[in-house]
Amino acid sequence: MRLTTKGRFAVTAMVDLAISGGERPVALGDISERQKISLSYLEQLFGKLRRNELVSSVRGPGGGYRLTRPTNELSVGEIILAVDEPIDATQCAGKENCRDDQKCITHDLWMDLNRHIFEYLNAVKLSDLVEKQKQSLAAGNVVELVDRREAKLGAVSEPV
Amino acid sequence: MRLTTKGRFAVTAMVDLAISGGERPVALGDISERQKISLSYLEQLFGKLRRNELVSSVRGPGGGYRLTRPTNELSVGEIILAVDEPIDATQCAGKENCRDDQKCITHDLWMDLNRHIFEYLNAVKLSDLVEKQKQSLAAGNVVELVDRREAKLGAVSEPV
DNA sequence: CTATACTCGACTAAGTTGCTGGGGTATTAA
DNA sequence: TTAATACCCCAGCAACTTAGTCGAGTATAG
Repeated sequence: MRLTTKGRFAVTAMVDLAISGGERPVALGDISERQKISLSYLEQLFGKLRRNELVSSVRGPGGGYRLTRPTNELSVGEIILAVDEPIDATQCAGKENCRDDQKCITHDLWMDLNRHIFEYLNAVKLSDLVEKQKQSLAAGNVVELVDRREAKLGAVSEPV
Repeated sequence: MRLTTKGRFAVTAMVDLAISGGERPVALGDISERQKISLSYLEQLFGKLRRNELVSSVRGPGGGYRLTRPTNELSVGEIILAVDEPIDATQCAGKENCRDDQKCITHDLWMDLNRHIFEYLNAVKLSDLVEKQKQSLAAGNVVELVDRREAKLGAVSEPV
C-alpha cells in the first residue's frame, strides 16, 4: 500500500463521479472542470479504474463513465490500489530469501501495517465519502471554515 | 501522511536499533550491514531522525545512535513523519480557497483518512514491533515461511 | 596521533507525478 | 455521410523523489 497524492486525485474524481452520476454517464471533461484536474491525467487514472473494473465507459457523444457498482460496495482502498498499482516494496520481492541470519526484519511487520491500513481503507466506502460530502454541501458550503475541530467518519470506524 | 518505502527503511532501521541497542550506542555501519541498507542513505535518514529528536548521536569511536525514548513511547507514525517530512497534498495548501462553488471535494475527506491512518500508526509503538520481531526470532527463524497465513499485531488494534 | 564514526553537502541514475499534445476509434445526431 | 463528442492510447516532459555514491569535514576514545 502506498499513499500518495495520486490516489487522492482518483478518490476525488470518483466521489465527483458518484455525486454527479445519474441516468447518463459522466464525461471526464466535466469532472476535470469541477475538480480542476487535467483531462489527460484523468484519462490516465480512469484508464486504470476501468481496467480494474471500478468504472465502465460509454463512448461517443453523451458518453462518459459510470460506476460499475453501488457506492456502498466500492471502497477507497480499491480505488487507491487501482491507480497506484502493484509496488511490492519488500527488498526480496515476496521471496523470503532476503536475509539468512536475521532476515529482513520488518518483512512481516510492514506487511502487517500495510494490511491494517488497507483494511481500514477497504472499510471506507465511496458512499461514506459521498454522504459526508453531501452533508458538507447541505451545511452551507462553509464547511472547511468550521470543520477543522471535529470531522469524523463516525459510522465507518471508531477513533483509535 | 505519505506511505512510501522510505518510511519503511526508517522503521526497519529503528527496529534494528531498538533490538541491537544496549549499553553502548549502535553504529550505522552495523545497521547497514545487518539490514542491507546503504550507509550513506542511513546517514541521511538518521540525520532527520536526530533532528526530530527520535534518536541521539555519539561521535567518535564506539559512538553511534541511541533512542531518545523507551520503545513504548516511540511510535511508527513519528518515525515515518520524521523522514517523510511535511507534504501537504491538498491543492490549496491548507488554505480553504481552492474552490468556491463545490470546493475541492475531498479536502476534509482526505484529511480524515490521513488523520485516521496517522492515529493508527501513532498507536503502534516501536516496542510492539520489537516484541513481534523477537517472537519471530525465538520461533526459529523460519517465520516468513510459515507466517503468511496468520500475522497479527493483535495487542495493538482489533482487525477491522 | 590515529582510527572510528557521526556530519554535511554535492551529485547522480532511475523512477514517479502531474501534465501537454497528438493521434486514434466508437457513437450519436444532423 | 459527415461532423461532433468523448473515450482511448501513446510519446514526451519538467519537477520531484528515491536510493545511492563520493568526498570533505569534525568529535572522540585509546
